[in-house]
Amino acid sequence: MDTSQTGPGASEPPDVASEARPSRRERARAATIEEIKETALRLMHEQGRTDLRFSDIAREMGMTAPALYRYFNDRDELLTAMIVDAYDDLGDKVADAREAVDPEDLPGRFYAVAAAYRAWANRDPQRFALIFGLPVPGYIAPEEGPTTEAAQRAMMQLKAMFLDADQRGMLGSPIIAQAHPSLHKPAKDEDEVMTPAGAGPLPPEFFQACLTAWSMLHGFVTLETYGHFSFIGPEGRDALFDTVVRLTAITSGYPWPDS
Amino acid sequence: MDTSQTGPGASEPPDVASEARPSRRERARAATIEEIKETALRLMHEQGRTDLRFSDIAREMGMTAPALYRYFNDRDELLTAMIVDAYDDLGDKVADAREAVDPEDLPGRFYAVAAAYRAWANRDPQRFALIFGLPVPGYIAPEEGPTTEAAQRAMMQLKAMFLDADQRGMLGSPIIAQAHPSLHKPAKDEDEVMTPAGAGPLPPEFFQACLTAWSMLHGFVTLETYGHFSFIGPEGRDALFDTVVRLTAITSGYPWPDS
DNA sequence: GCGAATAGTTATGAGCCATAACAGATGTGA
DNA sequence: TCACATCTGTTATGGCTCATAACTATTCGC
Repeated sequence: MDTSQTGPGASEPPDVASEARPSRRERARAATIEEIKETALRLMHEQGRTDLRFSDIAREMGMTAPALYRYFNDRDELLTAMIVDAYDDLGDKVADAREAVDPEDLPGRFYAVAAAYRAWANRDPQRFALIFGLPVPGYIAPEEGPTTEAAQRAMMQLKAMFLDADQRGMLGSPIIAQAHPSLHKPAKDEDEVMTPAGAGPLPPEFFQACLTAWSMLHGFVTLETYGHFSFIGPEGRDALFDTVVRLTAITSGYPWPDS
Repeated sequence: MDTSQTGPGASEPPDVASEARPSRRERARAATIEEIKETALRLMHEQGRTDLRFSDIAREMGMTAPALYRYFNDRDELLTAMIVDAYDDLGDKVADAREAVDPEDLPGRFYAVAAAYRAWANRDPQRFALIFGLPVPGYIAPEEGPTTEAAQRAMMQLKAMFLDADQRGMLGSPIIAQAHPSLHKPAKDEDEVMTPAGAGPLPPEFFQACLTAWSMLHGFVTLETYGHFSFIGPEGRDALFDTVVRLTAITSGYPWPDS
């Protein structure tokens, strides 16, 4: 095969915004790539499974399967693209939810973020599995590749909220205030990715609190999404979620109204 | 096909221990089933993936693929068996860890249980994914089938620990003491499954605390197992785990030494 | 308009699930 | 003891998927 084809998801050369106009063909190509991913996502939802059949996607698009190889070198490449999209979408939805709440209302923002995380998972269990499960059994995530970066971008949302509260001087004291030395500086590279520009560093005990908060929230959401809480019914789950969010905020030193 | 064959995993008639001697052939059959499952598990580990190829398993056993259909009607049935085994193994390992610690040392037991849960997941990420992920994309768990029961059996371990502490009058007050009505009685059927014989019911606020505890612990373990904490390094993860366990106990009202 | 790159097609091969048809081994009853 | 039924394995086959090859039509840039 002609492996020198225009790299599928590989994007254009890194010169940021030089090639001003994306040429008619390039736009068509981008549109097709988009359509492929949308079709794949729709099929995931309809079939309730995270594996993809090129033949299904192609048929749905009125094409034949081999044509898809013009856009993605193999199934893993399509999957990687969908994982990156999923991370981005999760990050966007969470950010939207946060910004929809009055910036002064810190508890409101905290709850909104948690609820958005949960809602995203419930609405889109397949995509959630894609990100946070062993997505497709045989799929091997490219080490240090695009999925890792995407993950960190998405998770920055949570850290940002703690940073914001810290800058406002609204952070109390987390229940566990000591933090292990290795959490004192969250590695150089990652820090650049995870810290929004212009913000000072997050004190280590809050970085730790941020990670435990993520654990709590994620634990509930995962268990719920995969049906392990089905035995307590919908209202029970809603109530449990509220409890988890409250508990998360309180234990982290994040501002929360007395009750 | 002759669907009336001796049900593969379907086990013998329900009369408990009547057919005293499992006839030579039945023993051979059981041994083969066991070998199949062991081989499948080994391949999962070696290949790092949760999908199984009958051809691989058979080749590994010096057989041909169609022979496996004498023991499992299809791949899903083998998967279901492996999921049930995984739950049982997880439950066993957690129970062993708990009972290895002095019954008076409640914090020690709590930590041991959490550590066993974590260690099991780290040692066996594929099996963990089998249980707590969307295991194999196309796999559909039999509604209300053996996997559900197995899950509840395994999770009973956690509840049992709270019950024990309660009976010793060692439970403090969880940080969130109110529990939603729907958590007041955890459904009739499930309660029978989840409550060890001879124990009184667990007060609702502790049932709730038990669920949040599970969420916290599970959240950390899931994120760690799937590599989402790789950026903080091994010591960081160990430290974070200790923090999570402490936090879990403290917030649940479970006895924990001051520090 | 012409040549080159692009986007599609059909044809093909290898691998896997699953079933069918058949054959050897094994245990059972007259 | 021997014939029969059952169980356990085999080879043969069909249908489906991923992936590549070889070929064709379209479209873009000059």
